[in-house]
Amino acid sequence: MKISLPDGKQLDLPANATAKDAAQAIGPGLAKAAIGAIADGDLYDLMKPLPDGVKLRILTEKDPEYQQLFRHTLAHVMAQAVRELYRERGFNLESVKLAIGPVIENGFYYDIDAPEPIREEDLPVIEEKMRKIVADNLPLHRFVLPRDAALERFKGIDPYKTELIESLPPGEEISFYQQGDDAYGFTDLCRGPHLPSTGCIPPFFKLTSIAGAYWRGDASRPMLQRIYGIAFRTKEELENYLWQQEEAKRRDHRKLGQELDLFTISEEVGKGLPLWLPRGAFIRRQLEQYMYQKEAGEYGYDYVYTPHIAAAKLYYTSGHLPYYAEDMYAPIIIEDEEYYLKPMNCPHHHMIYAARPKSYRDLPLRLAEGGTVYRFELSGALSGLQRVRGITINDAHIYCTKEQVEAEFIRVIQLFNEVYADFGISDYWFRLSLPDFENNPEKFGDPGPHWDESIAAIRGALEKSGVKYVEGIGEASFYGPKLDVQVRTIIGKEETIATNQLDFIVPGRFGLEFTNEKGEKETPVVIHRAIMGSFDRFFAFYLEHTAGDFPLWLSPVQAVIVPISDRHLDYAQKVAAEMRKNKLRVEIDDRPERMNAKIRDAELQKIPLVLVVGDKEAEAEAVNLRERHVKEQRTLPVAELIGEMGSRVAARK
RNA sequence: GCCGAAGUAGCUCAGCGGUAGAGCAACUGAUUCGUAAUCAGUAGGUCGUCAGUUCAAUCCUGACCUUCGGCUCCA
Repeated sequence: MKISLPDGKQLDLPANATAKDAAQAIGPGLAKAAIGAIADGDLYDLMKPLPDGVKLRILTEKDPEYQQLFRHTLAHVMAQAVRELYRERGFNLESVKLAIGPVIENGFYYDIDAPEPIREEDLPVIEEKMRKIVADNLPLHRFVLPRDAALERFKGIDPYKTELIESLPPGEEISFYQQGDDAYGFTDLCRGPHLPSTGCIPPFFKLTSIAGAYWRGDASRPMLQRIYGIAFRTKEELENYLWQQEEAKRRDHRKLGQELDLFTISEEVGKGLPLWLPRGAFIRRQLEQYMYQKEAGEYGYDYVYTPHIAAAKLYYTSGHLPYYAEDMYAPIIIEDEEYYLKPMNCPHHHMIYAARPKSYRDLPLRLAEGGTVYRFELSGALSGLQRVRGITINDAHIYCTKEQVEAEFIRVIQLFNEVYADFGISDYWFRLSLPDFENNPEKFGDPGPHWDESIAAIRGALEKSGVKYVEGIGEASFYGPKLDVQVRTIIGKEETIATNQLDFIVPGRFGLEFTNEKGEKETPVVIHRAIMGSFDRFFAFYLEHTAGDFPLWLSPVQAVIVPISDRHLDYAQKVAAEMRKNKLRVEIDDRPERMNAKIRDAELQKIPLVLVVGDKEAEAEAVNLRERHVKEQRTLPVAELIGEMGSRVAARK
């Protein structure tokens, strides 16, 4: 068989040659350094036979693909270590059943069904054994078995592997990887690829946690124990990852919410139902007012109010009942009638649309509301303000004609761009979610012209706006395509921050219509859109984004005045009064504390500006300004300070 | 919901089969100070809830509640 190399040279090798053979043919130095290969774009290990005629590139530890290989092999090393642990405890090897052990973003995991639970304390022991296996440099071998022989191997021993083999398409090669021997080693059903030997694994790995995970992610199937590990090529990468974890903890919105008195969650009130403390509420109100001014002021939205509950009938019309019932709070019975806490604002808004006859001249009609909705989130999924059971959505529904969809999406995208720029969010992109007619026909119905037209309109809007976007199959809603907004958080995680949808089905269910130019009745389409998503989640994201260092225009307390001694209190009052007259939010720290203590507390509270006033300042009608994150202090007249703060607030900085 | 871990003062945490401790915060008093913690004192807890074991439970056992991590990134 022939193999071509990156430099154009051809190798002539015997049939079923592996990348190892190819490396050896090139030279002994490369053969020694080789850890894998790329064959026609696919990652291969050194053990798997190459197809004839491929383009081959040999990989060494310098190539980025190395990471994927050692993470995968580490999962096997961990499985071996776990088995050995249980063997030492008197269990036989078969009693430790293995499910899957894939490579993940920063490492790997393995799902394990052990005869007795793996405990947190076991992790260092397992890790120790893993390091020994790595040090013992066990070579890996690959072999294939026919399907019945493979099944025979696991029959009555490991139901997970059996199921995996059964779900493989017929004709697919069933491969195994073995490291070491039967006495000290491990064999696993695995499609590979792997390193040639456990000794090639860099020592920068760590088992991080243990958690439950359903077999195949299905809550009706057995719960397995999942051990997570991280693994990196270099010490620096490992340390960087650990630092990121620390940073994530430091920025955790729940911790900051506690430290900065922003919100609290009370058992008495109920889980997933946060209380906004005055400072947090202040910022939220700023967010709401900011959006109100943008939407009602510049973007032609009409704000409405709707109640928090509605009769069951409304949700039968919308289709939430029975399809969405699982995500809704149980009904409230009043005078023998069922009422539901609203899970979404759209049905109420549809009723507002329907309340008066509409003409094409009324369209597009943009109904907006900071609408509070209640959703029955799984108790285990609740988390601070990120996932709660009562949220207030920065919601709006745009009723328009099909022809107006593209233009309206362009306006929505423009609004996103403006708002996110004002909040200093730059790393975000759009994700257009399309239907998956093949795999989920019940959900999406038939691929009719509705779908094509609406997808084309959104795509057109994205293209014309020139924004970054990706497309994904299957995440669309049953009533139309979805446009999510994805952000990269400060620690590099991707998150969905807002969701927009096009809806060409539900308006019809509500009998919504308008009279067109010809005097005929037509059904509008609806764009569901939420720029900030929910204020709750946006606030949580923004809190972590800024680490609680809010810009001046959002800070509940913009400045704290620190009088050096009590005799400066009068002057402090005067400065404060002057600032308040100019709509600045200022407090005086008049505790009988030393100046240093007051400055420290203001720093810990992340107050943007500290104004120190003493004899010199009182004399000069000035303040000494200590700005957060600025090393140098400066003294400036009060009038100048007020001017400077005013322009910063106006510029939203 | 399910698996695992945790729950001790407002916060962060120590402790332990013989009915609780620190630091910070709070309060009182003294100190009036020039850029990240002045000193002293006072008060504060059914040790998440409810049962059980025990002469005795915050500690051991069980149930429940709440919080935290995780629940396909598919051999």
